[in-house]
Amino acid sequence: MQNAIVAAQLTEYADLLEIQGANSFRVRAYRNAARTVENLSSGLETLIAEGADLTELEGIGKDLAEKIVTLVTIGELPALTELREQVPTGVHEMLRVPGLGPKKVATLFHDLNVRTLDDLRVAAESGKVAELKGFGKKTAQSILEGLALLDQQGKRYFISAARDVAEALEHDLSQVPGTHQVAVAGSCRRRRETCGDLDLLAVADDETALMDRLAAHPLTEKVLARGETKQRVRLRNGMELDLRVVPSGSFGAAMQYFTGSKEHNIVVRRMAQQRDLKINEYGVFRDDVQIAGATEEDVYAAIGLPWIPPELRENRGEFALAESGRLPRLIERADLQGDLHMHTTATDGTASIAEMANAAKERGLKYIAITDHSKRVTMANGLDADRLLAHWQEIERISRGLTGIHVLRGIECDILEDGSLDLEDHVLAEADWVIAVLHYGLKQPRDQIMKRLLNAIRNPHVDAIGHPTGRMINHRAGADIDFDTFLKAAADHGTWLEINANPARLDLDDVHAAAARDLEIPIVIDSDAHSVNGFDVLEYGVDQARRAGLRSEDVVNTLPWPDFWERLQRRQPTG
DNA sequence: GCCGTTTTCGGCCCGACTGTTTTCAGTCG
Repeated sequence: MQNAIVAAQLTEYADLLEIQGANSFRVRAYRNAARTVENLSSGLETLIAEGADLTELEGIGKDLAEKIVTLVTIGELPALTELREQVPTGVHEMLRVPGLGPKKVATLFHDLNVRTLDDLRVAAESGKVAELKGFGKKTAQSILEGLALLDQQGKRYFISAARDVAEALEHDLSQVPGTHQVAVAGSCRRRRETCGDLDLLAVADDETALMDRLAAHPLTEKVLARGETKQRVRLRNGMELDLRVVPSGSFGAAMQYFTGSKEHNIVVRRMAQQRDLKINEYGVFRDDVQIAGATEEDVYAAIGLPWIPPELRENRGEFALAESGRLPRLIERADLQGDLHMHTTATDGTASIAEMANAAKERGLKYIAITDHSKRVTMANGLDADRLLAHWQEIERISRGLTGIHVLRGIECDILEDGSLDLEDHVLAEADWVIAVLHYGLKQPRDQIMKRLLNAIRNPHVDAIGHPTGRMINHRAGADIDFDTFLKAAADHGTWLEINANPARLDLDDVHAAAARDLEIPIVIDSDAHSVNGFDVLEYGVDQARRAGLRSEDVVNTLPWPDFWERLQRRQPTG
């Protein structure tokens, strides 16, 4: 059973306990455990098989360790099954309705016997909901609106879409007279793969003017809530955005607070407590006297820490690194010297070899690999051996006419369902660069997926595995990979691994990229560009690498040209 | 349910906004 599934079941357990009115700290314990499991770099199956003591994991004690072992070995948790019998699925689903939390859901279930979302709609329309104690007409109305929006509300948006909107609003709001600062906070600033909503912070003399401007902004659809310091709106793309106006002396504290993550901030505030300090969004306080808060650096300094990059603020080890002065200097977009995964009109790209090379050069890249599809990808007009050899000749010809950029003859070679590669070894041997990928049969059982990946890793002509899981964010799960085995094999055979920068992929993810780095596996960050503008996604790949804590030296395509080429030759078999 | 260089019991992060109240509970981030 995959860690993500175990985590989901623990979260469900917490939800159901909460609806039943269980002790909130007990509920939190299940949520914390779910989080710990989700962030493990090793598979629970492997850990348990090796006899690891799960109680050594953060937030997991004797009881939860037993429950997790039961889940992984038997495949289900009797205690969860029992809870599910007491709380119908539809009641659990009601938690997704905006404005409904565990208390109101429990009241609806117990007092009105509402068991499904349909029941809920009927009850709200009939006026029964409005009659409940603690409810009212507005609550009933907001439930109906929430039901109508459920599909969109649950949606999370690609980091690319979130950044576009957030940065546009950041710019436009900063133009409002009397506005001194506007900045993006929240998960968008932490560069999560997806964002559920957006957070903007501002320092302004006239918060009314600022909120009015946001309310009237073309990107805004509706004002959902408005107070003296905070306004929440729904944007036309369906995202919700919070704008908070804070005093300038609190700006750093507010940035720290609203950047999160929640888990990171819980630790920050606990550390503050231990120093008899209190930290909230207004500042750092000792005996109700503010001692810091204008900048984030001051806030961290108050608890004895250096400033921590937002991408690392997930309570996944950043505090230990900060305390010991070992925070990494994270990779930046400008560090990338090359891009090793892209397509041309030879298959499903929209630009020629020369156009891609020139576009890459304009974006500051010094070398690229043209990696069109292999023949299995018929939909994209994939290349067979003959067409590929001709394509490589063309690449060589064009490359000779270019200055300032080196163009490698590459191929994105499919790893077929039976585990073989889509091109023969003697063809691959002629390539400068081979990136092997799974495109088809992603739903095969783990054993077969692993057989395919290990075959590719062991092939001496395969330089890297591209978008290893094949997942598409918000669309499909990736292949079922035993990452412990996969990463060890890559390390043993000197095979590199890709972080595919396409915002729908971002594959490897941050947890696995960090695990790969720990094994000293070289990482490549690639655009997978299909057009001249396709290079622009590289920044999202860099974001993902930063969340993994990667430094420039962990990413092999940060090497300048001759060094990269030499490094690649050392990787490849001689002869 | 977890956790412990003061603890095996008694804590567990903090504040804004809304709706339904008339001092506060619930939800959200």
